[in-house]
Amino acid sequence: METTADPSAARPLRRDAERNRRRILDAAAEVFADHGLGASLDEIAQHAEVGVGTVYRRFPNKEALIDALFDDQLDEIVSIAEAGLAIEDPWDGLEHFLRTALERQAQNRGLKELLLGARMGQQSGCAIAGRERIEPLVRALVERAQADGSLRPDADTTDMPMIQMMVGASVDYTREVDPAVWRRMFTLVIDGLRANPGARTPMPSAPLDADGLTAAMTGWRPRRD
Amino acid sequence: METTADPSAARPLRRDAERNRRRILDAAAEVFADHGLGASLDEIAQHAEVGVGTVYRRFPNKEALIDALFDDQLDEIVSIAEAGLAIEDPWDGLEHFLRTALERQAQNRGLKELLLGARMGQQSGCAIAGRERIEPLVRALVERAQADGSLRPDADTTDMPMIQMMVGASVDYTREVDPAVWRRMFTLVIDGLRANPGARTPMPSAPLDADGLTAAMTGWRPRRD
DNA sequence: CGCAAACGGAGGGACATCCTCCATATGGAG
DNA sequence: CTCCATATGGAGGATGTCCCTCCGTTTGCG
Repeated sequence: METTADPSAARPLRRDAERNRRRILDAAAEVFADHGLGASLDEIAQHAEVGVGTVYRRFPNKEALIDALFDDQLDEIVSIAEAGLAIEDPWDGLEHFLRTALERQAQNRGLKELLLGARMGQQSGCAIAGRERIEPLVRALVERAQADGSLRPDADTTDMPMIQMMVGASVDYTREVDPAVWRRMFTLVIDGLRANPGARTPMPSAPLDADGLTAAMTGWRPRRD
Repeated sequence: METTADPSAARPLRRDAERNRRRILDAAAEVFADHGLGASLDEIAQHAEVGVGTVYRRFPNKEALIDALFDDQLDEIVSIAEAGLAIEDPWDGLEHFLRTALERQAQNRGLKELLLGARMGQQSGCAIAGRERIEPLVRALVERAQADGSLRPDADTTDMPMIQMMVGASVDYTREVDPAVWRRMFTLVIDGLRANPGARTPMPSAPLDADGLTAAMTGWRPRRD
């Protein structure tokens, strides 16, 4: 046993192998973002212009690929919460978090599923850790905004993930038809969250027309449990 | 050809056959309500204590069973909208419709899926018809409440089904953990819908605790498309 | 009693998904 | 330039789900 045991520098990958590793990671990021964690590895391999076998040479299984991929994306959500706390006005901080996190989830279905609980058989370990880091930050955002009197006092920290999941559902419902209408739903929720609702937030996007609604409906599949 | 062509009285079913037909319909109603339209016919047959073959003798396929079952349930939603229009106060009428329809959908996953667009391969014909009957009623509810000044003027008829679908998602998210918390989300949305939000609706249900939230998350599966 | 009607449930057929296997191709050390 | 450890692709095995059919057996009822 002469080889160093350092796992991080076990041995440099052959050039083509390294190139393919990147392609796989890039493709996986894109496919998971577009189609959610349910996307098949065959789909990812195809998107990466690589055989499935190559994917499995590099990542022992689907979950390992997901973990490798989403570690930093979860960090990003943490940063959003921290940025919210850095905003002086407590209400603006909370709204910033909710809106920006939702924006991320609108762009990235995989992230949403990881964050809100989709478990790939087992929970992906990094998702649990991520949620544990986020929770206290959200609690702080909520308490601060309530102390300030801007957030209705009967709202609760646990309502925030539910809001994310709920508005997130409207994102998925309309993504193919009009990727912006979900902001209307978000506006309703935000305005419903204010303690002192002097101002209605103006609707940020045109409503769906009747055809658009029909299209959203026909493209929708409810979850199977 | 002596038999009458009247399809409704073609020939009385044998007693056992008639009994089983009812059992199937009852079982299907219950299973679809609990598990959504994705429930398998095997599951329904088992629930009805009947062989799958018996189900197929009575209904040519799954869609026929669904149509036979949900025709009147869609009527019920129409009635809810009509009842809303019968209420003097336009705002109360709209809120009545939204809340009561959601209540129905919380009790009946199958109904929700049919109403909001789950298509079984093809659209179930009766669902389309149902939606067409409901749409003008909802439009009337919305316009009336806007004319009255109680509903925010930038809300649109097409937002209403989206609200149904969105809050409906929170119903599904938490159904196993606490079948009442979705009302909190509904409260937020309703309050966000008011034009003149003098009063916040009090939260009608306790928030989820941390464990409950985790349970909701782990029990959740996002849709596969 | 006898037969048309009804029954049950195994299993065919169609998919979808994860992952393995191995014949072939290739980077790069010597 | 050679040679082989490393890497590759993608067919296909294993598993699982679900719709629906088929047919040997049972049963209501004239």
